[in-house]
Amino acid sequence: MKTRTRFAPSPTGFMHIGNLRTAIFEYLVAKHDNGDFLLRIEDTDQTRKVDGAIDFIYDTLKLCNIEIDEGPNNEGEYGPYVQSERLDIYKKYALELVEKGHAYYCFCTENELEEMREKANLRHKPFLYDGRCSKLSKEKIEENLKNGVPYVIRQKMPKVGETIVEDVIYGKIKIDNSILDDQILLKSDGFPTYNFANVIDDHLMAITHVIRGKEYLDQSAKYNLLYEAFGWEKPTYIHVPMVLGSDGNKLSKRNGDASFMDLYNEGFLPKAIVNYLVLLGWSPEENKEVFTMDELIKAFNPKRIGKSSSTYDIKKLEWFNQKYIKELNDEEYLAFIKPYLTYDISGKSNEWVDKLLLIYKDHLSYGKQIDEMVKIFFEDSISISKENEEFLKSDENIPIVIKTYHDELEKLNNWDVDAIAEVINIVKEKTGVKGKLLYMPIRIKISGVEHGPELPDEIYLIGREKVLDRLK
RNA sequence: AGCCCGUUGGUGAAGUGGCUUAACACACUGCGUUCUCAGCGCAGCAUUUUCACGGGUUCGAACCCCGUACGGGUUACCA
Repeated sequence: MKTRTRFAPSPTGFMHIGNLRTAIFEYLVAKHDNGDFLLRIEDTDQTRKVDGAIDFIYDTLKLCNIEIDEGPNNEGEYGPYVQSERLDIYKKYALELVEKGHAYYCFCTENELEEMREKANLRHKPFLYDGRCSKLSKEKIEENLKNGVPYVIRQKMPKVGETIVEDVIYGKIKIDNSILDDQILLKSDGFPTYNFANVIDDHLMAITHVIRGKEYLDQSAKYNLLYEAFGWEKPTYIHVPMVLGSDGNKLSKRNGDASFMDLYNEGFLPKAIVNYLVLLGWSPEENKEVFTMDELIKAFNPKRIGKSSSTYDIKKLEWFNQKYIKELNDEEYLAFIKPYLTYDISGKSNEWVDKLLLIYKDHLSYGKQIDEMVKIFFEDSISISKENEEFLKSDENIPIVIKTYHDELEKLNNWDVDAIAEVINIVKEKTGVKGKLLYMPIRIKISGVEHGPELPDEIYLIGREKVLDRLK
């Protein structure tokens, strides 16, 4: 049987880092076996629907180099791939279950349910629907249906025994049937619940490996019962541990850096994000951590996914990102970084801008950092801190160094980095000053601060006129 | 409250009974890089035999068993 996995997000317009990691795992499992990876949109909760969300998901996955074999925008033979377009299918199967005695109509109102819930609460017991509607007579059901009384369809759970969920990562999980709620399969608005639609679609779409967050592990008992009721073969379950925020809590949408798009907009390369995420909860056999997508496909073995949740650490992501930025060639790098430069460059030559940006290629953790780094090249006036002023007065050689450098630089005909560097050497010879006392005074005089790129580069970029002026 | 799962340094983790005096990477710290540096190089970093804690099994345990604690998940006409 051909391996088929699916990514089944709700169309909310956000892609959580945890969701994306699950998608990556799903993709890798499929591609490792030369299988299919599909996208299915779970929009059974109409209140959460967001326009354009499907395209957003396509865009995100495309950026990550994850190809969708079948989905709403490229349908295969198992469509439709949007759950709200499959309502009649769910209804048909729900009724089949009713017929078989594994499900029943329930006419209970919100108020009735609320009452039951409160009672359960008082006794500190989890709420379980008491199944009263399963005892309704055929006639009563007919009558209610005829009168248009709103209904849901509930799954009839066994009251005794246990159901076993077999998971690739967590092994065999035993769930006592007595704690299983007669969960709703079909809502009164005619939409299926996630729990139902999922099972139906996974089966109908010939999904072989169901990969999802660990929060669904317990629930899989209910799904198994559904598969059994239909007489369908169960998929292979791979429940993956959760990703927590750096505070140890569940990632939330509020936390900006937990969303893929936010990271992307900050200037993180999708390759770096994918590489980082895949190592969150999974480790390869060989001792290696930088992977291309092709290498991941080859190396990925879901059995090596861990059981415990992991904490998202942006520092390591930054390290990966820096590594990937360095690997870009100059052209790619410039195309990547230019949008993050917000200073006005209209008066500057392309060559100047490129040179400036290139200096920082090996130093950036993410794109947005560029502005802060190039600040000194865009500010007209410089201010020298008190400490630095004092430093300039701390040695009698310093004024001589500055004066000599100024005069030598003035004599220079060609303004290029090598020549500027050579001038520093001349000053060293003439004054006999070297090291910190040579470089630092010049650096502070021309930029105001003690940090920056290599001095010749810095001098070159600031420009002849300004440098000479500041050295006076 | 019931049920399920987890617990190896600040983080990702390797390790599944002797090869572990617990890899590797990030972070951090120090040193070097004839100036700075978020870059590069090197070193240090679980040290009350230590893998949450306490017992047990075993000649031998991070690895097996039991209990405790802590963390997370779940118990919706949300997914």
